[in-house]
Parts: sequence; C-alpha cells; structure tokens
Amino acid sequence: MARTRAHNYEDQKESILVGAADMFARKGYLGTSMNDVAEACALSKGSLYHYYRDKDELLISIAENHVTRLVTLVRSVEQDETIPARDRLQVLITRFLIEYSDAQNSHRVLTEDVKYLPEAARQRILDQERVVVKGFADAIAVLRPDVKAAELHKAVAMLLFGMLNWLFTWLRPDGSLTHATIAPLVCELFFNGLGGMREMSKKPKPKSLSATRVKA
Amino acid sequence: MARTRAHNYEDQKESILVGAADMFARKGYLGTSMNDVAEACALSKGSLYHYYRDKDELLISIAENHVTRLVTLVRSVEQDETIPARDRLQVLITRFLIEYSDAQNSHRVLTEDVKYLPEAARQRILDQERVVVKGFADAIAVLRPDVKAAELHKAVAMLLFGMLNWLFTWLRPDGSLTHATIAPLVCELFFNGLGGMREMSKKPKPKSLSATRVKA
DNA sequence: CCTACCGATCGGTAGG
DNA sequence: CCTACCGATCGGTAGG
Repeated sequence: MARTRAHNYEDQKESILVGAADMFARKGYLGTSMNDVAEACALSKGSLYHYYRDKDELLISIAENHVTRLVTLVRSVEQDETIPARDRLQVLITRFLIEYSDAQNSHRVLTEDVKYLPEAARQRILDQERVVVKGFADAIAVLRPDVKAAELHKAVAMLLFGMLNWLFTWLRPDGSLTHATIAPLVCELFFNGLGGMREMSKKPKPKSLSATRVKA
Repeated sequence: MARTRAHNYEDQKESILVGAADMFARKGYLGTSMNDVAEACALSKGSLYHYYRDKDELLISIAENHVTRLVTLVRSVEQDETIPARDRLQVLITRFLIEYSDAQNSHRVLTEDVKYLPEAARQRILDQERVVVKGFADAIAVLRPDVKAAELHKAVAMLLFGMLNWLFTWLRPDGSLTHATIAPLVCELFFNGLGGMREMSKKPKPKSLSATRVKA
C-alpha cells in the first residue's frame, strides 16, 4: 500500500542536524566525514543521504536555522515597546548569551565553518548576520547619539561580538563561569569599562532594572 | 662530492612559512593541500618536503614562531621599568595590535588552526598562550586590586582577547579602519566603557582609573 | 510504485 | 628539485 512520508521524518531530519552540529563543532566541517555524522546519528550513510542531499546542505541548514533565530531575536527586542530604547543593548546582550548557551554547537559552526560554503549560500547567511550587526549598531547609536558615523557604531558592535563569540574558545561547559554568570560581567565591562567596573564578585547578582525582564 | 646546505636554506625555509601561512589563513589548514602550499611558494611538492617533514610541521612552525613573539612582547613590557605598572595594559593592547597587523596570517592560523595539531604540539603552544593571558591578567590586576579572584582577571583578559582576535573576521585590510586606528577605540571602550566613551576616533583621553567601588 | 534504509563500491584526490 | 605513484579515505550513489 502507498506509504506516506514517515510521521517522524521531520523529527529525524532535525535530530540529524543536532548530531552534525556536534561533530562539526568538535572536529570542524572539513575534519568531519559524512561517516562521522552518520555514526554520531546512529544511521548508515545511505540513510543520511536520504534526508540531506549533500554535506553542504547540512552546514547550510545548521547555520541558517541558527542565524534566523538570531535575527528573530533582534527583531523581537526592537519591536518590544515595553523595552526603553536605551535598554535595548543590555537586553540584546543578555538574550544573546542565553541563546548562545542553548545553541553552542550551532553558533560555533556559524562562526567557524560558514566560510567553507559555496559563495551563494555563504552570502545568504552573511546577509542575515549583517542584519544582526545592524540591530546591535542601532542599539549602540541610541546610547551614543553624539557619534555620527554609522561605521563606528558597527565597529563597536563588532568589538562586542568579539567578546561574545570568543567565549566559545575559553568558557568550559563544566567550569565555574557560565554564560549566565558572565553576562553581567560583559555588560559591566562594555557599559562602564574597566575603570568603572564595580566589584566583580562571585555572585553575579541579578541586575536591578532591565535585566530582570530578560527572562520574559 | 658532498654538498653543503644551500646558503639560502634558512631563507627558503622562512619564505615557505610565509606562503603556507597565507594559504592556511585563506582556506584553513584542512582546506589547504600540500600542493596548494607548493604552488603558493612556486615550488614542487617534492621540494616542499625537503624543507618540512610534514604538513603538521608547517603549522607548528607558524604557530610557535608567532606565539613566541607574543610571549616576548609581554615579557618586554613587564620588564620595562620606564612603563608604570598601571600603564602596562594600555601599552600591551597597543603593541599587540601593531604585532597583529604585522602578522595577520600567522595570528589567524594561531587562533583557528592549532586545534588540528596532535595533542603534544597543541599543548606546547597552548602553554605559551597561557603565559600571554597571564601577562594581561596581571596587568588588569594592577588596575583592579580590589578584585581578588585571579579567575576574574583572566576572564576579563579573555573578553579583551575576544575583541582583539575577532578583528580578523571583520577588519578589511583595505578598509578605512585599520589596526592602528582601532587601537584607541579598543582602549577607550575597554577602560571607560560605552557610557564613558567620548568622541570616538579621537585621541584616547587620559584614563581615570578610580578604584571607586559603587555598590549595587 | 512509494519511502526507508542497507551493504558495497564508485571516481577522484588527499598526504606522503 | 621533479615525476610518478602508494595506501587510505573522501563525498556521494548504485542496486535491491
């Protein structure tokens, strides 16, 4: 009899992405074979190719899903009228850090492996990344209206992304510092600088104002 | 008759490293074949193997030469008694940025490709990187003696390295912003934070590093 | 004739 | 310093 597409087809497809992102994050895109991915997913390579046309499509799916989430996150903050414009940057930082810790592998793949994609697919993802950067640059512009050059807002945004994206290289998942505890430190440093930093104590206290509505 | 080693043997060896670093930086270590390196150096693959035992040895040489320079740079600042302790961090940042712009390819290889090295070689390089981080953490500790936890000094140092190392991903070599013009911006942001930032792109103002602790 | 998946192997190319 | 290759493994696909 005619069989319909397995009811768990989409689930399977999604779970392959999780396994692939884990392998790519650990061994790099080029350092991971399709056999590695298949093994990580407890699938034969043949089955793997049933769900994804080729290796690039795996990478594209991982990167695009993730960057789309980031764009959505930026938009949701921009459109949330309960967030004062001058609080947007802090909210963005905190929410990004939460998103990062939930999607460590995807984010690592996005920042490290997208360069191996064919030009067309790469540009599509880069365009989305530019939207994210623009969102941060705009939030920075609100705080520094005295700075006219949009290029400088973007430069400051990129310095911020440097701090955030570099976390992956040194923040041990099992260490005493976590994405959650580092968020106040990043905000403190970024907003007030080293000179203005208050006691960087063990207990990163839940921040008073806008950070509390971050969970929402 | 017995031939002596070519008089330009060392020069050739060094120039291969330049070509290899360029290729590794552009296409990644795994994305670069030994044929690619040979071609970039205008050498046959056979000749290449005359100078370096294997691909790993190329990567090790590039990374080790570079990280050794960074360690030397840290030591020279620490031992320079004409530099007041509280100025060390700013001097370190500025000198690192100069070094980075002179060795962009090597630095990119150091931050992106060392993970593909066998454990022993990798650890050797990581140990040197830790010395560099320690140097920055110590310079930060001078500015914030009120912070007792050495772990936090290192965390702040790593946030700083994030800003610096991430520059490679977005600072176009031919853009209007350069490593030299970005240095004051980084210092300004890092020392005074966004709130304290003045007209960006102008001369960095003398640091007011009051250890005044504001309690939340 | 469909989807789901297997064991086996394709043509090319990697490092050496 | 080059050409000619090797063992292995790559990403991707065949028949059933």
